[in-house]
Amino acid sequence: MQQKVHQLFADIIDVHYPKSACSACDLRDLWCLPIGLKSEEFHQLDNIINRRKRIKRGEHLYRVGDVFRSLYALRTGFFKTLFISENGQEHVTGFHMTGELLGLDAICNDNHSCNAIALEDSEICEIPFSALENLCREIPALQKQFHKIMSREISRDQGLMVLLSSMNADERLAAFLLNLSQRFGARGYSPHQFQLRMTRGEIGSYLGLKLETISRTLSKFQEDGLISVQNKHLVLNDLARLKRITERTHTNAAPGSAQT
Amino acid sequence: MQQKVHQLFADIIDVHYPKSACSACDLRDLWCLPIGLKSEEFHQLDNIINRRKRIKRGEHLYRVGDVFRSLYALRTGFFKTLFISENGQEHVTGFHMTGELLGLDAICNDNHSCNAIALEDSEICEIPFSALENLCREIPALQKQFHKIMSREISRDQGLMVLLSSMNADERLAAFLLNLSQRFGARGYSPHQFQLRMTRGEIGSYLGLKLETISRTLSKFQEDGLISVQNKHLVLNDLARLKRITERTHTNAAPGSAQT
DNA sequence: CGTTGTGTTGACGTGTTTCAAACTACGTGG
DNA sequence: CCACGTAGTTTGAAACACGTCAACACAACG
Repeated sequence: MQQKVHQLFADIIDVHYPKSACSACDLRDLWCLPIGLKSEEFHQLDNIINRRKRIKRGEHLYRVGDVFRSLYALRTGFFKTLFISENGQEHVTGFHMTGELLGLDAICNDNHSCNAIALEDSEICEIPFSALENLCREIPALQKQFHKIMSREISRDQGLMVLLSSMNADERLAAFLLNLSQRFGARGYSPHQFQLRMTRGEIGSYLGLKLETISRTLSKFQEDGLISVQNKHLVLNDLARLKRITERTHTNAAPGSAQT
Repeated sequence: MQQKVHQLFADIIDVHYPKSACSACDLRDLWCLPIGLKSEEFHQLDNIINRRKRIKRGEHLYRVGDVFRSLYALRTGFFKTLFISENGQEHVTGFHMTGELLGLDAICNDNHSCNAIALEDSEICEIPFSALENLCREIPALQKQFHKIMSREISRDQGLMVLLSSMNADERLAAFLLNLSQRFGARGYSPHQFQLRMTRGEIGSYLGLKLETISRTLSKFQEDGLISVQNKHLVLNDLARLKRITERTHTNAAPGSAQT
């Protein structure tokens, strides 16, 4: 939830990508793999990565059951990942943006257990996993970074578990909007306004709420002057007050053993 | 949710532990690290592991903010892990039993972000993480296994996210009981009856329900003849019917894009 | 310019929480 | 070993937050 993402680079988006090698990739200070590598090591990483595959809006990057061979680094664009349960219902498990790594949940199975679908035209780098493992054995900094990325995914999911098991609709949506804001901010976009790439239904599926509840809560936030919504365009007028909503006290927690 | 755990070893529990080296550890076929190592490699792993630390019931293995140096393999016993939110409320994020690895969420932070508390007298093996990373660079099978364990943790958490965002109280509790049953079964205990190590409140915190709801739902299951509860002792009379409960159709899913 | 997907809003229903009271198991110390 | 206090559990009645169903509005797209 409170990912320590560097807020330092306000210009990574609108530049042109001169080359697409990792060593030239503007994302390397984000949570992408190459963080902290020496230039020599960059080139080793470059060599294993298949660069710049394009995925159009609505297309799948992978599907449930696909053989797992590669991780995917999201270069530009926006993805959702989702499970499909026996009865055919979709459950959105995440929204993913520039610099994030997709496919980590498939390593344990040798095939993918969720679908990844582009919510806007996107570009990804394919990282063959066995080659990455080989390289991790040669480059300790890469190994360390990869472990941190996996661990961070675990932390992120656990944060969402806490949200889902203890927050009401207002709190969930406020936390969701703040999370988007913070991630856009970290990528050089404005944290105060942005386009929602997903539908109300997808937000609801992700937050464990119905789409009507999302719509109503957005309307309420707007009436309260917290935000302004028009279709998918969102303006956050008061980040501090949104934050305060997420911190409201509830009682859906385990009692006992409240040692300090 | 549907972890492919080997059901093959019905005798791992009641034997004595002659030595406690990894190579002699009865857990090595479970999801503990050494799966698939050669005997020579076992000894390398043995050398870095500090064996058989005892944690009494109610004691912490680690706390929020503790510096992260080691992972912990649970040798015998039972743990819960929990977050504490700003307002001091506890949120149980997991229950952990024999053969599982604790502390994976701390790798990304260099300190622990949750508390791990023993729910019964337990024994753990401490695995210094930097030594493990070094060894992973030397032993590909160990590296592969470690990556699978981390990925499996991600899958597990995502399964719980789906549960929390789309299931009602009956379904959550049925899924929870089946999960316990399956994990006890995989460890050579009976999948049909066992002791609950945790309180109703802790189950509720984990499942996003109040303790009263857990109590009521257990009572209802008992009236229906599905289970028998007496305090913490639980008998599952009809696993198939429990399973069917978890598969009931709901509508808390994203609409649209239902391509096959 | 209609069609389809998406969003909004209202009225109503219901599953879960809240609050409260009583009961049971458990551990400690006398 | 019993008495006591504490922690945990059960059950009921009432309140409420969110879901359900339905009607309509709007936008995007071919």
